[in-house]
Amino acid sequence: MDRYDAAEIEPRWQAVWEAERTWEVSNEPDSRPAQYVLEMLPYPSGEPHIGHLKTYAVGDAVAHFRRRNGFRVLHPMGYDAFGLPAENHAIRTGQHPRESTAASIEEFRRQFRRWGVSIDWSREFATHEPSYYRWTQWLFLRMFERGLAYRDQAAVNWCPDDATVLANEQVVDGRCERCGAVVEPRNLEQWFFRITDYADRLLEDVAQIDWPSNVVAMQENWIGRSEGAEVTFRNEALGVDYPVFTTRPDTLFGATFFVMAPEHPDVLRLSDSTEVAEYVRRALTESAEDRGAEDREKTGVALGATVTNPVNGEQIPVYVADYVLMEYGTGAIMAVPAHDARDFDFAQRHGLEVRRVIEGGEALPYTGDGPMVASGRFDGLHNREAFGQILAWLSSEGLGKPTVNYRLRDWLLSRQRYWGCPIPIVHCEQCGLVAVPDDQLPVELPDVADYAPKGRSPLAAAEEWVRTDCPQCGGEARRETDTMDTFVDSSWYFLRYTDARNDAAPWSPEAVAEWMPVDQYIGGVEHAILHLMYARFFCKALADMDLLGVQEPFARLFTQGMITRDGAKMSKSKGNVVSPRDLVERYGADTARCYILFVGHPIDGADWSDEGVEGVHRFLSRLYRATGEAADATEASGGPVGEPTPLLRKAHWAIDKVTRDLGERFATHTAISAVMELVNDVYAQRERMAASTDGASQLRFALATAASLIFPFAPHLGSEAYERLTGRRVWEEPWPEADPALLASDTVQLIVQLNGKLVDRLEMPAGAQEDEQERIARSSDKLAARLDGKEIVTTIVVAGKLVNFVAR
RNA sequence: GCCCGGGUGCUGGAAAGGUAGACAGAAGGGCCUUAAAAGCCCUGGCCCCCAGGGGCGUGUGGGUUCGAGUCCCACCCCGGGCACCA
Repeated sequence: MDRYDAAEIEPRWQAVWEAERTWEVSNEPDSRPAQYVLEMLPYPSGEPHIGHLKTYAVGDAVAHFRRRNGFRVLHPMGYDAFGLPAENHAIRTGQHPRESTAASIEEFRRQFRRWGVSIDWSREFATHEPSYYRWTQWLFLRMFERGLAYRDQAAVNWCPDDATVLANEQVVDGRCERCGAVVEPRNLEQWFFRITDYADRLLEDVAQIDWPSNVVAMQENWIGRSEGAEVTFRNEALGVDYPVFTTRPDTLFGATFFVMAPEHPDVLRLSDSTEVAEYVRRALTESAEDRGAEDREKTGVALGATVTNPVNGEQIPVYVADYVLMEYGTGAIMAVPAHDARDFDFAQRHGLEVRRVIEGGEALPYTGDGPMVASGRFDGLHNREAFGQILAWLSSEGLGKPTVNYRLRDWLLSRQRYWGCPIPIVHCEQCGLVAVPDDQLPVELPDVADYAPKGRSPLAAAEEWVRTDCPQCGGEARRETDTMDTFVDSSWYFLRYTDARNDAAPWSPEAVAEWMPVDQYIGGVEHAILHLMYARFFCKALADMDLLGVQEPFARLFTQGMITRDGAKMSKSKGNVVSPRDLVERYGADTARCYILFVGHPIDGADWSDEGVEGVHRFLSRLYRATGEAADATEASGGPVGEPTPLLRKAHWAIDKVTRDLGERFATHTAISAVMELVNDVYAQRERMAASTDGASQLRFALATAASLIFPFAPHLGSEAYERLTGRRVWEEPWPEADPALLASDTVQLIVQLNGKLVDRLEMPAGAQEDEQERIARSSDKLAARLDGKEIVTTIVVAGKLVNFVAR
């Protein structure tokens, strides 16, 4: 008997798919509805790790399942090729990032093929290819024309190690997301995308998409919309109005002081004391991490100035303190120590008045609701009511208005690095910022000798490249030397797949209309904010420009949990990256894929261990061997014949189970378990089944069904086994349908409970009437023994399932 | 602190409010074999036991219900996200 030899089977089927271009789809509509199944594109660095295997194993199962359910499935692949690791590698070794990236891409491509993933390779591209980034630049220019890409002086997050600016989203705990260095504040001219214009739409449109609630919650938190009021406090000495944002206008009567951020431009106007100047200087040089430290004391200095509280005309003192942030609201706050914990701490420390204006709670600060006190004519009102009334009154007096504030900041996209997409802008003395004309794109990335970061882009050293003519006036001009954040590249790649070889446009309207939106997007939960928010923003902006017909890129999202190693996220710097290569070499791609889908629901994270992989391999071997036996023993024939046996019923049960688990909830682990059960039953019954013609036909059917059902997870073995049993190609077969008649059996188990506890299991005819069911349950010997003279007072009958006797 | 998840055998995990522990792993036993590997079969939550069964069991404490791993309240612990956001 032949052994299951994945190393022989797998390349054979891969060769078939490659030669026949089995997974390629055309953009021409046919009778099958279009479906777009997409996994997040990989960042090619080194070789794929176990997390990649998980992503593409899940995605491939979904793609296969939908194909066999009658859809024409677009399932492409590409590479997110620009980025820091390749550049840092270049700094260390001198190897051009293009070369190391090409080597990584080659390795990724090789392994993806080795895994047998069903990719339409005709649409493959990498984002660092000029034929791709030409269109990234083209899209940037459309943003620029609309004022959605702009340049501004801003306090930015500076990573001293990478010598580049980071987006807010790339700062984690005050440190650089990539290298871990403490981020410093710096004031610089940078490029931004105006994503804040889309804050409300990004928030509202989550209603249109089917995404996991935790990802939606994360995006909502990140956008951080809060409704409140802008209220004006006036400094009489300078005659200047200072608006503040507050979510609690109802506490205005309790405002006993006023605080400005150290960065506020008017701090030094309001005070010329050296103490203030010193405080501001120190605050501005401190790192974001130090300033944001959790248990930091509330420091600050009085400016010696006052502002007028608009609700009661009181003069309240003005302070500068670093607990107020310039980036949020107006950079100044009204402080209500009785009803805000931070203001309370500050007041305690600086001996300031704490005035309660809302009743409730025992101790101050009190942040709950209650009736108003010490608030003039609003006394006695509930604070929620007072909220609106105070606001209305302020509005009528011109002292305030309702406002909405967001935590979301504009997307800072410029990087002072080499290995990225050049920003297609020219700086001209005469004309200012000038767009490179579309017909001169791409602005190609020049070769440079030195990639090392020096606080300005390495591109600045390419003097030949930098010096150019102004496209507008023809005079001397210089190219923009910053490159784009790689998240720009990945914010539209899913559109390019629809029309990857188009060299006249980033895509044709027809191609995008045919495939978009992505029906099922799959990727790691670690991209819940950054990539997913940026891609949504891009789609909305492009839709506003009539370049795209959809508002949302990803109709349905599945986020898989991260695979950790020893409890920590895998990373090269930690040296705990697990490569799937050994696993695949030792057991084959089918085993590796099934194993990673079997250890738990893919939505959950898991700590890596390959204990148990033997069990999955054993299961596939058993399927293979039983298939060999059955195929050798009988000729391929039609379907199963004769009276249905339990094995035939089990096959239909498995069809139903796998279809629901995979189709409804991506429960690959229980789906694979169901096929294991079917194969176990085959082993338990195969000798008896093989003895009769009818039995043999049903045995063969059960095995062909197992092969068919395992195909989305183990495509090579599924194809091999199915062909041996039926002579046909499993991927050309429709997904099997469970026969409802065979899902039900003649008798079903009846559970007998006494006071909710199991006492007996009996057989009863399927479809028994409730009174018959109760009669059968009452006949239980075990029930009689346990009843022991007690009287049955109530009987609960759950049709077709159980009877519970309540006795006392 | 706030917002999401989650706590089930030795382990990964399974259970539309209705049989807790499917399917695997590790373990133990048996068959086959000169032997080993592979394969096949059996046992497998804890305690008691005349092996038929009895008692207890899903982080803790309460509650709803004929019936709770599942729903509600409070608490403890673990993971993720956000955080002087006014």
